[in-house]
Amino acid sequence: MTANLFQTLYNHPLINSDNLQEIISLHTKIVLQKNDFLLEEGKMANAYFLVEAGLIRFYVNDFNGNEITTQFICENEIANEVSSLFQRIPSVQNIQAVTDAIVWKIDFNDFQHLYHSMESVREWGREWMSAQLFQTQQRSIEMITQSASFRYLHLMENRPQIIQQAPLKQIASYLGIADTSLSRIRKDLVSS
Amino acid sequence: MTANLFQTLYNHPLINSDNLQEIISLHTKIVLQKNDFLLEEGKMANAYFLVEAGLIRFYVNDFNGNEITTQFICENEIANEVSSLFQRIPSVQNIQAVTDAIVWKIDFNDFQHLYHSMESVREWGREWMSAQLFQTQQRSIEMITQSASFRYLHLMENRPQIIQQAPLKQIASYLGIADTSLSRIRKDLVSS
DNA sequence: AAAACCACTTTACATAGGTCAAGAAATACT
DNA sequence: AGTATTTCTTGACCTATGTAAAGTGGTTTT
Repeated sequence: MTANLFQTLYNHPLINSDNLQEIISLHTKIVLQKNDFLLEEGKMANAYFLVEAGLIRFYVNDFNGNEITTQFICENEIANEVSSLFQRIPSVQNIQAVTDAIVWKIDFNDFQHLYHSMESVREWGREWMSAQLFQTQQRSIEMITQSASFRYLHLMENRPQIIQQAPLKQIASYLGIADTSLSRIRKDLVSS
Repeated sequence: MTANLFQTLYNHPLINSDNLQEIISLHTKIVLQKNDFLLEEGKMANAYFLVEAGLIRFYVNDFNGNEITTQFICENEIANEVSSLFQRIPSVQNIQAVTDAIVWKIDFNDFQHLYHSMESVREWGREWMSAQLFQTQQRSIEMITQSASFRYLHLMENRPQIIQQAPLKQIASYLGIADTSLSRIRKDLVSS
């Protein structure tokens, strides 16, 4: 249930239960329907979101007008368009609900207060961003060194929620391949 | 010259000249020879580095034992293995001088002091990390949507220092292609 | 229940880029 | 200077993945 969401996501040695209560009190619940937007490109992010239920994605439009899904945010993860939120500039990304979803929002100003008043939140925040950067880099490396089918299998093992809930087209662009190729990969997996 | 390096890299509306002096005082100069390491995989990062002169690269070893250059750090940029430094865990990346170089180092503990005592440094640091994340994501998108030769030309326009100073093999792995392919791309560019 | 639409699959064909192996050119080593 | 080593180029061939277009099945709209 919900308390567990906060405990999981704000888990850090320096964050004690008083800290946590104060943090939690600044979040508000949002219920989303499939395809609802949390952020649209061109607008500045003014909050980030903890995902309690459902699946969220980030995507950009490339020059050809194709949507490229750049991130999936599963349950018990954080949806934060860091670049727009912390540099105070318009976002190039869209954040959209892939399924019906429940998220908890915290506004920039409220987070700003926590960040500058609580050492524990600063440490937590910096670690979270470091981990994001690490993951993004690992994904790049995987794109360079591994085949599309390996990447698909890897995603299937590590983040099955995505495979189950996202449409093929979104998964394909996330893996960096054409949707027809992903369809082929799936067929080959069945027959082997 | 050197003062300019700090002004450029610690440029932020909240950082005033007193702040800057304090920041600068915690850096020490390091002279590197080609191929010297600033960080080796398996070890924990304990500092980050401002690059005054020369070219630095980050690389990882993939499963086949191939080196993959994941980042180039040019003059007036910062070399920081964020994930290891801020999560206090061993690095999977190596940081190495591609050419002879001059860098300025700041130790984790000293930065930690600045970060928790000066709001301006916190804001600066968070923005710098946001920008890093943005760049990393943009590079991923480029890898998916653009051809190898486009990526090469793009690098040539935006970061010519890399093309001039790094060996072909490192550039190729950074672009996500085989070195023979990059050689071919170069040939085709000459003849067109 | 038609019609329209959407998500996915399948086939045929095209091509960017990979692999391997052989040379050439440059650099470093003794 | 001469040898060894690394770096880069080139050619022949191969394969993973892209593109385009048609087909299938399911879902929504009217």
